[in-house]
Amino acid sequence: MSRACKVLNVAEKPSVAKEISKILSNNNVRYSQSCARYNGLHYFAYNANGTHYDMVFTSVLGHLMELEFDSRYKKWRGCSPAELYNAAVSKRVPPDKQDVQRNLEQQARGCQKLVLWLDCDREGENIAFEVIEVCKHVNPRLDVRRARFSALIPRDLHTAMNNLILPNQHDANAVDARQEIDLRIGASFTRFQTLLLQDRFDWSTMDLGDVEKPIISYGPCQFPTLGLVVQRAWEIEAHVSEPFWYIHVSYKAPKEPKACDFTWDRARLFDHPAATMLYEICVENPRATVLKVEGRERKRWPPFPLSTLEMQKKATMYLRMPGERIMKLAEELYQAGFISYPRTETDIFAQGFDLQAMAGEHTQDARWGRHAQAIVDGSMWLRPRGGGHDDKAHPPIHPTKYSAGENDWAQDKKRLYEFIVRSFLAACSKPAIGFETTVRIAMADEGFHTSGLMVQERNWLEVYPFTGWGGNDNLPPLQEGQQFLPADLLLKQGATQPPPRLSERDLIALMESFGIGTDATVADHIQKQLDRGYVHKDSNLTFWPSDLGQALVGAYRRMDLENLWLPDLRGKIEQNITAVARGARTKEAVLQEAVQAFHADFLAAQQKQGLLEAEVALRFRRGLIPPEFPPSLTACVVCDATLQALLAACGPSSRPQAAANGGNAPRPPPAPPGGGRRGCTARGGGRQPPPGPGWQSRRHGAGNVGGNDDDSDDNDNGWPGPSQSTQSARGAQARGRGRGIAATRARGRARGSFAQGLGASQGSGALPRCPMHGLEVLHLTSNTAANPGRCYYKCAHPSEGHACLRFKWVDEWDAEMGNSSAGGRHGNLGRGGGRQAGRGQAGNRGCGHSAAAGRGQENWGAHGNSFASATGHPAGGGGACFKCGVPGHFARDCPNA
DNA sequence: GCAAGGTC
Repeated sequence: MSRACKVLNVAEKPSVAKEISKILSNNNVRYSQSCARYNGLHYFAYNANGTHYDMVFTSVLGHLMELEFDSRYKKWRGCSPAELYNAAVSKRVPPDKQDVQRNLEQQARGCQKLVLWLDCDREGENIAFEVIEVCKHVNPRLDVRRARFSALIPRDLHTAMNNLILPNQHDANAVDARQEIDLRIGASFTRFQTLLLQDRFDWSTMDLGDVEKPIISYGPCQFPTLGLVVQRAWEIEAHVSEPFWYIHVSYKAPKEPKACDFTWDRARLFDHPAATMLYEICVENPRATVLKVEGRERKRWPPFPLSTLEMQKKATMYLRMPGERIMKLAEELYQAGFISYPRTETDIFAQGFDLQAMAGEHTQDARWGRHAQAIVDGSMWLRPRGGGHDDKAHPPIHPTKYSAGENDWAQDKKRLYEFIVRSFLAACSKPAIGFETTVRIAMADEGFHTSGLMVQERNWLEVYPFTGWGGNDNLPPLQEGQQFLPADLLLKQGATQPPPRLSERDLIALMESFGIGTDATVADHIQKQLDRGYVHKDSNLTFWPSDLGQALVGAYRRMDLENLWLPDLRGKIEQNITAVARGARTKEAVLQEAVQAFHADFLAAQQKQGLLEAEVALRFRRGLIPPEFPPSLTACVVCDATLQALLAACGPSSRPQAAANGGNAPRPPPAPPGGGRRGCTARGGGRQPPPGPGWQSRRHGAGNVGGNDDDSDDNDNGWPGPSQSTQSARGAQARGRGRGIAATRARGRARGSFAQGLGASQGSGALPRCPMHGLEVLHLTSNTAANPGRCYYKCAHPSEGHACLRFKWVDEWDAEMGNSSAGGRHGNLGRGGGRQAGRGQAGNRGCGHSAAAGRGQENWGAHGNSFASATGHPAGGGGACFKCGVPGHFARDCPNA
């Protein structure tokens, strides 16, 4: 007699191991604990294809391994974030999963065969290979097989066991690629953003809870999600309401209490004279004739069985709970055995489910028992329709045990359980039936209509109080050919509305349509937006992006790196991954292509980091408040003089730096290269023109958006990079003279400057006044190599507890000082500097959309109601500011308000 | 301290 074959079976989670064991063994299982806390062992015997198997069934907890960088790349400051695109990565079992690993190893040693019962999707296939790696490590001779099943029902499971196959390497590879892409771009951009911004701003003004220094994370699901919220907000802000007119007719039958309203067949007209004319014709001939009375039976079908996302979308709306809380409560209900597995894409019940028996568990309930009984006895029963989705691993969410509400359940938990039960019972019910009547009338050749609905059988609606059928039940009895005079005949005015603010239901639906996240993670991604302070939720439970959220999206827009946040980012990654899963492309090829592309985007973003700082600074009205002058910031904006020279030259209006700065005098700068720094005479006197390759060249760099892209040493990013030297900037300016745009720009700036503006605004050697407090500026410095384009100034106002110490962009300062030359940040993009020029022009301060403008996409459209209409992508252009009516900036940045 | 995906 041959010995039985010992088989190790592994499922993705303990509940599935238990369920499959129960079914395969015909309820003849022995259970014991293992060294893994949640992953017990189920023992039973099984016969397949004439072989006797000793089965031990255990489980893992989702992924066993995590992808991580090699240790030298783990420290945030230990390497440049850009290195993370080439850094070595490896898969390891994290500490909290090592007991799961040990359990597998112990069982694998004594078995001849390994059967993988992981969920039949890509992630499941990948987890299968993780399990194989661990088991084969201790038992290389293991015979490895995969069980493929469609549902946890006896027929499918026995078939799977008798038809074992090999695991699918393509699917597993696709997941490996996704993991690596996600890790490299997530970690690199998160470190980049966080290290750049974390210490530069006063985050106390933001609603970040107890967090003093935020983590400004980036993720290929996080940013597209943020993008959806920002897009909607910007569409709403850009909406320009348009008036329209419509004819309102109502009729009141003699003994009816309420009048019945008719809708104009033309709905509405945007042309007032035309609407008035038609209205006047009606007024002259107000007798209406009933043209047609039509009646027909209507059915309203019950909802499909609940998938995870449907549960979230509906429950967040009907119960007004965040998706994240819904998932947490559903998980608790599942673990306590009251509902089925809550993470499922399936919205159709497999044939093997005895749904009427499940309904039978609920007949005792005072609230829905009678309806459940009607399903059991067949008078209400109709097999649920399916929505066409099946993840082949889990049934739709349904109650598995009756409860009237346990004592320790919070109110929300009771409401969610009730929702799940009612949804299930509704899905198993007959459709509602009604009779709809439509009446069409004519008045002076204008058509109007109305309809009424009589609900005849409520059926599923009886057990599902979350929605009604609506309709109009006060339709008067009208006959064809009948004539009447209207109770009301009015010309009414309306106005177009912006799109609604984004609700959680809408956001989940949008994420689903763009393939952002999975059923199990969508709620987490939304929660992360809130936790990171990118998005806020208002009292109506709708989302609005924070200043930070808008700045992040705005910055990548201005960098021309829109693919980093547009909603289809995730979908594009998924597309490529799917090619790997199909076997059409290799993992290596897709990985290399993706990593290269994102690496290029990363380098571009790094080069244009000034735009990111600028967007955040502009959104934070208080500006940057550094604890002290950075040691590297040592030169005057005007003349590059050292601070010492500056202080000496500024004469009576200056104060000792140490006194004004809490005693932290900055270090003197290193000796200027080639004697490049000049004395402070120009600014000290304020009368001489500022000859300034020093400043001009910097300004050139600042105004370089969209030009000179063939200059390898010139940043094409609108801001000179930190490493840009005076020398190279000078070179750029010299080259610029020979060209159209660049030369024009250079000349334009030469007409006026930051320095001139200061001089002009004061007309003397004194420093200008602080634009915030009107007080004398004690100190002013900017445009150093380390902080290009920036300007720090102080006045005596004790607003910050000592002295007002503020940060501004040089051209922002220029504009506030009335310096007409300030075109620095936007270069040749039509940005008017100064107060006069700035008004009425596209792209004034804070317009933040120079990238689009620079590509000649300033066609905002007549009404600009949609960003999409202007530039072809949803947030690609802009509309007119709704405060001042001038296009090119958002109302919140309105310079004219 | 970072992603997203499993799951408890």
